Amino acid sequence: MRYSHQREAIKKIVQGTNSHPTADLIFNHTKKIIPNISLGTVYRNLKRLEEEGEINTIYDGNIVRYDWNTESHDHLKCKECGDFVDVHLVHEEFTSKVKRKFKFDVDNVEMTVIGTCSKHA
Amino acid sequence: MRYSHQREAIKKIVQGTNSHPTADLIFNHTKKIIPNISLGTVYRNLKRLEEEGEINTIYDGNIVRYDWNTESHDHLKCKECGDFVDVHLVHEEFTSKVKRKFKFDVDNVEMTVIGTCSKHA
DNA sequence: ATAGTAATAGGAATTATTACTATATATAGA
DNA sequence: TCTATATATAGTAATAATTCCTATTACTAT
Repeated sequence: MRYSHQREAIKKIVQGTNSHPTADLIFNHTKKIIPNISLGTVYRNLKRLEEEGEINTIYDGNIVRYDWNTESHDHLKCKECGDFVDVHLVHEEFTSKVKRKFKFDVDNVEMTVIGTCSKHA
Repeated sequence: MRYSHQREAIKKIVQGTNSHPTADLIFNHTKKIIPNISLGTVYRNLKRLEEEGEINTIYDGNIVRYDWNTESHDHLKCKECGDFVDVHLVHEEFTSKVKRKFKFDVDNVEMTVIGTCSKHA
C-alpha cells in the first residue's frame, strides 16, 4: 500500500481518541489538517486501515464508529450521558463454551451492554 | 393506539418468521397482502410495535433487523452461510457481575457471536 | 351518520455510504 | 535527479436506508 498523507492523518485521529468517532467526525477533524480532503477518501482509508488491522470498526446500534483498540473487547453504553466505554468482559472460557454447546467456531464477539453508568446513581 | 390493518399485517409477518427480516423485506412481504402499503407506514409501525414491546429491533452490524423474540437473547452469526440464529448466552450472573465490577446498571445486553456454524465443519 | 382524531399513501428530504472519473502524487528505476 | 506508471485523491454523482411532510382516508365515539 502506497503512503498517503491523508491516511496517516486519519489513522492518527482515530488512534488519538477514546471517543469512538464516526466517519463524519473523523472527516471534520481531518479537514483541520488537510482542508480539501474528500469524504470518500476518509471512508476508503478507514476501510483499508481496518483491513490492515490498524483500527477497529464497531457498531453502536446502527451507527458505525471507529476504535483504535484492535484487541477483542466490549462496550458499556450509558443511555443517560451517551458514554461509550471499552471494557473487557468476554473471556476465553466463553468462546469455548459456545464452541462446545453449539458446535460454533467463534471468530469474534460483538457485545454492547446498555444501561446506566455510575455517574447517575 | 388505534387499530390498523397495516400494523396487524406487519406484526404477523415479523412474528411469523425466524429469519430476522429487514424493513425492506417486511415491506415487500406486506405488499403481497396490502399492495398499496407505503414504506413509511412500515417504518412507523415497526417503531411503534417495538415501543409496545410486541417485537424487537436487533442490529446485525449496521443492518437493522426485526425479531419476534422480545425475551433477552443473543445471536450466532455464521459468516459462511449468513445464518443468524437466536441463542440464550448472557445470564443473570453476568449482569450482576457488570454491576459489581463497573457500578453499571444493566438494562440490556446486545451480543452477536460471529464465526462458523456446524454446517461447515 | 357525522365530527373529530389518528393513521395512511406517496413523495420529498436527509443521512450515511459507495461509485465514478479526471487529476495529482508516491515511488521504483533510469 | 528525473521520469514513467501505478495508485490515491478530490469532487461529484449515485445509492440505500430512513425520516419527514401533507393531503387524504378511515376508525370510533357520539
